[in-house]
Amino acid sequence: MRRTRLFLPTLKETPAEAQIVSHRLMLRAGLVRQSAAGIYTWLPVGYRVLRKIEQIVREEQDCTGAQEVLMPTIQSADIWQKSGRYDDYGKEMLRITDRHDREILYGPTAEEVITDIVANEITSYRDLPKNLYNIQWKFRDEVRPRFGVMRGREFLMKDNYSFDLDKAGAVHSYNKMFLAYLRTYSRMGLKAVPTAADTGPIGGELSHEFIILADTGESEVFCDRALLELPAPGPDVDYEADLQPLVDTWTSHYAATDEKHDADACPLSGDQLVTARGIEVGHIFYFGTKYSQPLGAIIQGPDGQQVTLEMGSYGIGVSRLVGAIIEASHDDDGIIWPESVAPWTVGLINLKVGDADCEATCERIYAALQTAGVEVLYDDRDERAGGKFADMDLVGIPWQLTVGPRGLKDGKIEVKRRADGEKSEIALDDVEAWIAERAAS
RNA sequence: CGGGAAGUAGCUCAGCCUGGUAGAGCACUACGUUCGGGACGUAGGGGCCGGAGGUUCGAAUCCUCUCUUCCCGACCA
Repeated sequence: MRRTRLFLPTLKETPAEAQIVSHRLMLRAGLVRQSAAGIYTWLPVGYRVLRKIEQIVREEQDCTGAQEVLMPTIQSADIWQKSGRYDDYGKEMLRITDRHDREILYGPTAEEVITDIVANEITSYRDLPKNLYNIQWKFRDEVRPRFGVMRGREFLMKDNYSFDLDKAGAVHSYNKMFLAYLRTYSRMGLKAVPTAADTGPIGGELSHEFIILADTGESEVFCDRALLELPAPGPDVDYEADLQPLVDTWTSHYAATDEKHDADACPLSGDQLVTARGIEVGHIFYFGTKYSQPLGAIIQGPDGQQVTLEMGSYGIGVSRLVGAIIEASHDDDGIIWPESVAPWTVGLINLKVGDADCEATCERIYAALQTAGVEVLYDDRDERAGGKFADMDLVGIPWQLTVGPRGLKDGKIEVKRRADGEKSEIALDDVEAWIAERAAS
């Protein structure tokens, strides 16, 4: 992408409404603009990042055998009346009336919708287990939206729902998600801590929150140092095998948020206990027949008996992750994207637009990057050097290639790694090799 | 939903107390000088001072109502 053609409105000053760092940077780096309280428009750069995060979530879901569906944003009140949540949910649910005066709502979650589908379509144990997921916009009419996209009213969420014949099957489904979540966050460069959680209004017996560590996080986490050193499961996880031992290696370590942490009961001491700030980016539940019962998700088992399905539901705040990753990864100059979610991998800076040598070199490198499949943002604007460097840092492109007359004189360009600011020079003859290295990683 | 604050140019803000008809910096346009980490000069463009009502000869400024946004708390992916 050429910068001269890109819609990327960056700001030198911080808009007054933004208080926390991710919100400020998302506005300054031109990722989003607020449309109303807690409601945002995603501009091209922000939307690229959002889709990359979404894609990682999708890939890791697919690996477990979960299948993607797309459920509606607008739901009928009927099914919520059946589950009993229409009255329970309160004012956070955005309720709407259509032209026929029928009650509808903008979905805050989708247990009712999916359970209704499954209740209608699955009638035999032979069709189980099933795990269906959905990446869709949700709406919760928060009293006080804040922290930009981290606590918006409209948010993009991956939610899925497992359906099993018995509790053992449901626990296996739960364990699959437990491990898939660890992989998902790890691929985004995040350290996620699974903590035993209250089940809240959704209800259930078994539940974990996934908290990523960021100094500016909203809640406090207490956990075993060993938990932070456990490596996330690799890509070779066999989701059909017995997952309990692997899950146990994680859940056997102490981890609690400030609400649940009890200093007296905590088994850890001294250096073993880590106290950190964190942001909740996922939540998984097992809740048995809470929805299958009232919505009639009942099938026939192998022995001919009627069985009420065992369910679990699993959420990841996809749009929240954009903010959360920035909270976890930034400096005074701007965002530092992990490569896996960066809007572009390489930023190419032409320091002297109009100079034949600089232009030809940039065009050559730009074309080579594209041919190699390395995503590149080419800053071809006729701006001062400082402004271009500052923008690249602000937007957080992982690698910056700087082409200027001073370097070209010696047949060199400069490479800067955003994460640590480390700069090095590479000879023009070695650029192709450097690109190949990026393409491979 | 309780408590607090703020709405003036695209952004950050001054002006309001003490009413007299709109300002600065950044951004934008043109020209010139500059040009390896957010330059400088000159000349420009841009505002129904959130909205409605009131007081007054006259309201960004005073009064009332309203809408919006932000912060603290309670609540939450």
